[in-house]
Formats: sequence, C-alpha cells, structure tokens
Amino acid sequence: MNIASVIVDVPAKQTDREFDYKIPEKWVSVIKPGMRVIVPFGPRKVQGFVSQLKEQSEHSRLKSIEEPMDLEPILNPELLELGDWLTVETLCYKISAYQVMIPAALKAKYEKYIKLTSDNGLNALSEEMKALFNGRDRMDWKEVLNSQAASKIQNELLKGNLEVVYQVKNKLNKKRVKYVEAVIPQEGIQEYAAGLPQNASKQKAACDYFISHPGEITLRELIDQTGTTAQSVKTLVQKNVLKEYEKEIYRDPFENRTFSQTNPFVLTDEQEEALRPINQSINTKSDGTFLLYGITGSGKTEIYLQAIDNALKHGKEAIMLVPEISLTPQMVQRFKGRFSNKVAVMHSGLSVGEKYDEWRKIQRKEVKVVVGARSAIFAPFENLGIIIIDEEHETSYKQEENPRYHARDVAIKRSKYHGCPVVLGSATPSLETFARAQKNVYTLLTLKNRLNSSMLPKVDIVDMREELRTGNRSMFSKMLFEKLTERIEKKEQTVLFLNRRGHSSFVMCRDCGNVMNCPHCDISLTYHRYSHQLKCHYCAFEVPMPSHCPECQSDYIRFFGTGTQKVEEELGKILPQARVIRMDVDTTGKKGSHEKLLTAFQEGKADILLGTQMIAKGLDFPNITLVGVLTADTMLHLPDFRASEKTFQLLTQVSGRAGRHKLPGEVVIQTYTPEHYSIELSGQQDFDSFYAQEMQLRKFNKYPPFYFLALVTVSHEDLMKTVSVTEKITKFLSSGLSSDSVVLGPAASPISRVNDRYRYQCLIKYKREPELRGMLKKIVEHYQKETHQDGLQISIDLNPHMLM
DNA sequence: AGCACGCCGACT
DNA sequence: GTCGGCGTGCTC
Repeated sequence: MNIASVIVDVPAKQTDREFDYKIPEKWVSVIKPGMRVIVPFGPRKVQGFVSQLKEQSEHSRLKSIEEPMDLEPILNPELLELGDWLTVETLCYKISAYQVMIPAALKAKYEKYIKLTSDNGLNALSEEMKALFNGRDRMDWKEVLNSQAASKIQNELLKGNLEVVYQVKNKLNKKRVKYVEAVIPQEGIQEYAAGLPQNASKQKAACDYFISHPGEITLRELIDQTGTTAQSVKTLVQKNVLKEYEKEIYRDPFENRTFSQTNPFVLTDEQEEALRPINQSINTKSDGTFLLYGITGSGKTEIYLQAIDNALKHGKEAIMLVPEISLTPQMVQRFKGRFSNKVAVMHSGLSVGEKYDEWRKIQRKEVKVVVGARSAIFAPFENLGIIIIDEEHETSYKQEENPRYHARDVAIKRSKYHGCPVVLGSATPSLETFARAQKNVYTLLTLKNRLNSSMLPKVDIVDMREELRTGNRSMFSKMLFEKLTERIEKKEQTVLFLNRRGHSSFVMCRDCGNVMNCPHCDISLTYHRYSHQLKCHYCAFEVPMPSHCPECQSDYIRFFGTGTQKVEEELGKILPQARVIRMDVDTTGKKGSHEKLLTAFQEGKADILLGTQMIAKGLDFPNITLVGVLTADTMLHLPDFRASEKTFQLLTQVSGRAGRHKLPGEVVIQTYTPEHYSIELSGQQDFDSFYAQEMQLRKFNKYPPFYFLALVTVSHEDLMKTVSVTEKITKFLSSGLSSDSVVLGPAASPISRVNDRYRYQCLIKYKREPELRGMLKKIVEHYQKETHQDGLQISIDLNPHMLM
C-alpha cells in the first residue's frame, strides 16, 4: 500500500474526485485513510484528505505526498463513509463534506511568497531588488503584485535568484504549558541546595519546594508559590537537578466554575415508560428512532440524562444536540453536574481554539458525552450508544450553506452504523417527524403531564384590533399592562417576547387584521419599497400596494415591524419603575454577555426580560409568572409554508416559560389575527388539533410531509440573465419530471437581491423522482462554464427549510 | 479555485 | 517583431 488517493482542498466541480499520490518510503506505515496530507497540486501545494490506500494507480506519473499533517487520522472509517453519503445526499463536493466534519481550527491556510534562493543571497540581486527586499529574505506575494516591479521579479525568478514558495499552514495553535519536575531523588536535591552559594536564594527556593513536593508542577505555579524565577529554574535544569517540558493543555471554557454534582431524579411512571424502550434499544444494540413528545416542563431532560447514563454503563458514548447551547447554560450545568468531566461542550460561542480543544477531548477518548449544536453530530466517537436531538423541530439543525445537511438525517445515518437509538425530543415536533411517528417509522413516546404537577399556564389571547378600536394605540394591551403592573408589585418576573423576524415585510390592515396574500400560493405577499408593489415569492404574482384594505376599505393598512429598543423605550414611559433587561443581537454580541444577562435576571436584578427568539427556549426560572408576546403575527406571515408551524411552536415554547414551578403562570398573547388556528391552538397548547389541521393544509398544497421539496436558486448580477437561466432550468425540470411532481417558478427569491446579485428560484415538489438528483447534477454541469466565467451561481437545496 | 498555456491586438 | 489581454483546460 504505497499509493494514497487524496481528496484535495479545492472545492470545484473539476477537482471533486480522487487524485493519486505516491507515499514516500518513510511514511508508508504512517499514512492512513482519514489523515490530512500536504500534496503538490499543479504548481502549488494544497491540503488533502487521504480517502484510501492502494497498490496500483491508473495514473502513471505520480507525484509524492509532501508530508502528513496528522499523526493519527482525523476522520475515522465511519466518518469517511459518512462524508461520501453527505456528498450524495446534499450534492456537495466531497472536500466540503469532509471539512464540515472537522473543527474549523484544522482548516488549512495557504501562503504564497517569494524568497531569496539560499546560495546566492541578497548580493545577486540588482540594487532595485535589494531596495525592495529591504533586508528581508522573503516577500509576501500580495506585496509582489502591488509592487511596480513584477516583471523584474519574474526575471530574477527565471535567473534562479528568487523562488516562489507555496506553503500550507496548519494555523492551529495548541495551547502548551511548561512543567517542571525533579530528575534526582530528594536527598540529591538537598545535597545540591546545600552546596549553593549564599546569594543563590531563588535557586534554593525552588529546591526547597521539590524537597517537600515530589512530582510535577507548572512553571507558573512554581514561580508563584516559591518566588523563584524562570532563569533559576533554567540553571537547575542545566545542572541536571530539574527537567522542564511542555504539555498540551485545553482551554477550558468553563474553568473557574464549579458544577455541583447532581444525582438522577426518581422518574415518574410516565417518564419510566418512555425511557424503557430507549434503554432497550441501547441494551440490544439495535438502531431505531424515537420521538419523545412531551409538553413543556414534562421532564424530557431527565430522561435524556438517564438514557445517556445507561449508554455509558454499557461502555458507550453519547451525542446530545441542543439548538444553541450558549442560550441554555442551565443545560450545560445539568450535564456537567451529572457526568462531570466526561462531557465536552461544543457550541458557536466558543472560540475556534476552544472548539478544537473540545473536539480533541472526544478524539482522544477523554470524554464520553458531547453536548453541542448542529455540528456536534459529527463528533468522532467510535462507539456511540445514543444520539439525542433536543427541540427536534428547531430550524438551526439544518445547515443553510453547503453542505446543506440536516442534523436529524445525519443522526439517523450514524445510528444505523452504530446500532444505537436516536431520540428526537420536543413539545412541538416538526410535522415531518410527527407524521413519521404516526406512521410508526419512528416510535412515539409521549409525556402528557408536567412535573411537580404544575399546571400549564393560563393563556389569554388579546385582539389588538379591538384595542385599537377602543383607542389604545400603544404596543401594550390593557390586559398585558395590568398584569405587568401586578407582577412588579408582587415582585414576580415577566418575560416579554417580541417576534421580530419578518420585519416590515408583510402588509396588514390594522383595522380588520387582513393580511395581503397571494391568490395562487396561499402565502403572504412581500412589500417592496422601491417599486411600491406587493410580490409573491413563490410564483410571479404581483400587485401595487393598495391604499385601502381590500376587505374592509380601511386606510389604516401598513407594513409591519417593531424593534426591541422601541419596546424598551415605551416600557420606560409607561412603567418607569420597572427594571428591564433587553436581550437581542445588540446586547448579546459579546461573548458571555448572554449568560451574564440571564444570570442577572435569575438573581432578580430585573423585573422584565425583554427579548427576541433567543429567550424562547430553555429559560427555567421559578419566579417567572407572566409571559407576554407582543405581536404573535409577525412570523405567521413570512413567505414560508412553515410559517404557521413556526408560529405555533414558538408561541407554545414561549408560553412554556411561565409557571414551571410552584407559582402558577399566565401568558398574554397579543395578536391581530386571534382567529388564526396556529395562534388559537397554541393558546390552548393543543398540538394534536394543530397537527391535524396543518396536515390537511400541507396535503392540499402539496408540501412536506406529503411531498419532498427541492429548491434551485439562481443568482447573477444581471436580472435578465438570472430570470432566463431560471426559466430554462424550470422548463428542463418540468419536462423531465413526472406529472405527479410540481415545478414552481421562475420566481424571485424572498431575498431577491443580495450583494447586488439578483436571485431567482425554482421549487420542485415531488413524491418520487429517482432521476431528480441526476437532473440537478446535469443542470450544474450544463452551466459550469458560465458559473466559472460569468459569475453565475446555482445553488441546490434538497429538502430546504428556508425558502429564501 | 489557481495557474499555465496559447492565440490575437497595440506598442517599445 | 514583442507585451499582454483573458479564453481554455489541467491539476495525480
């Protein structure tokens, strides 16, 4: 096996295949599949992944691998195979599939520079060149391009006085710490110390320490404790009394924090019953997907913890995905508390280095459990016993860039390899998941009761149109204002939720609540400021912005949007005594600020927590007795067929924040469309009815889970070009696909222009289309040239979650 | 994606 | 005659 097939780090159609390289003699036994290597590729050097080893190659003149970048594979055989699967499943490049599975710190950086040829040195150069180099022996390629002397430099290159160097940099910095240890027995140190001159007090201090403390200590600590100096230690090392060495250490994002040990709770009968089949699956090493459908506060987390515990008892590992872990320090707390140092935590709040360290702990088998966001699904465990996806319905599990994978699909794929269960947990499962559970594709496990037999909060839905009629034009209804005042008097806490997504895009009549919808697509129209038109983003429908509501003729028809700052201001006016913490992108930008704000709120330093999506989940504070949703509609009218589902889920989640403990909770939902089923039913916390109704609509409109979707988005700086290409693609697809499938388009994307590029799309709804993948590939190939030269972009999302 | 090779217009 | 524009095709 002295030939390696390598996937090179060049994400392009033409290089999306294996290239064979000779393995130099000295590395024949070192290089294994899954390792990164540096290989010569054309004139440059690039990073690559060894995909397989072989004896023979089709190709005759092979180049040699430059050098390995790892000492052990960073992708194990399972992950290599998973990468192949991802490639097929999401139509991405193989290199992109591999890159997405490893921490960002391991991504190569490239450097190109010119340097003096060693034997001739600076002297061989002309005066002008000498001036340019200005005493240095190398010069960055960018500088070469910027300089006026490019052709002169080229001359020198030809003469051999200069050379171009391509370098692959593994920009990773392992954090290292210096350690010191005695190398001779204590008596020996004593003896040495006695022989020291009087003035060598620093050396003596260090010796004294080691006489009473055998074993290693960090240099830092030694200096701090004994007052010795690094220089004295160095002397002692030279005298062969001590030795100094470095150790790789981990940045610990949770250092200086203690996690009080927690023990398993006693499960309720209901929890017990849900846990049993999961444990059975772990015990029998059989794969299977479970939907743990439990209302908010029903104790899903404890089931996760005990299932993981069972997996660990079988000597297995566990992956636990959560939507955005930094949002729920409580969750980390619970895991670290239960499994202490066996847990690695991976989320977007960590630095690149910290993420790498956590990943290394997994790779080195130092931890057994990983808790993390989407990408943690690729944790390089080799003996998985369970995969859990909490808040399964969350959109963040779908990656919105290449490779466009869904963590749920990856989880199920991995579970089949390992023979272990996947547990999808939610109080408001996605329709896709719930439908599969109904069809027994997944096993349905239900938790109907809240723990501590706390009641679900009482929900009031307030019709804001009515408020308007009675002359209240503020963003707080009379009821919400009264309840707020009451909480402040009783020193209880309130969460105010402002749903800001879909800012100012949809148009609604403030008098009757009528929202302008597309007559063909059953989604809301989007207001376009420039043309003053309302457009549908699925089909090509558009109308001028009306001045009067088509339903009730009122002229109080507006597009929508309110920001958290504005709410905060208004709160200050109407409730000046209230202490408010605002949480949005502005106030949580800095690392750790999120947690600080939450902690402050938990400690009772504020009466009201005001925020957007980010406060919808995971908050579990006993003193919250009121939850207010300022405008429940904003998300409802996004141009997305999942808008109702999202609204229902969000409202249910937010409502679940109230009254989880002893104090009973109340929820006030303000809306302009109280009669909408997703708002009405979320008020009743009635998922089953919502599910039934939404499924009917999905069936009627041919959306998931009844149909699969594929989205082709074309973008180009020229509008006409964009439209015509999309049109051709649409035609090609409609002519080639079966008559059961629906091809919609060409239509402008909801975000119709990004970075001065127009975006058009074609949406395919299908039930069975074995040729689809092939056709999509053909499209990409067909436009390859234009993609390359003309800046045309075609992106394909199989199973899209955002139709943007 | 880079980068070299190569084939046609305006210049020392 | 040559420098350099960027279209074409290759990278083991």
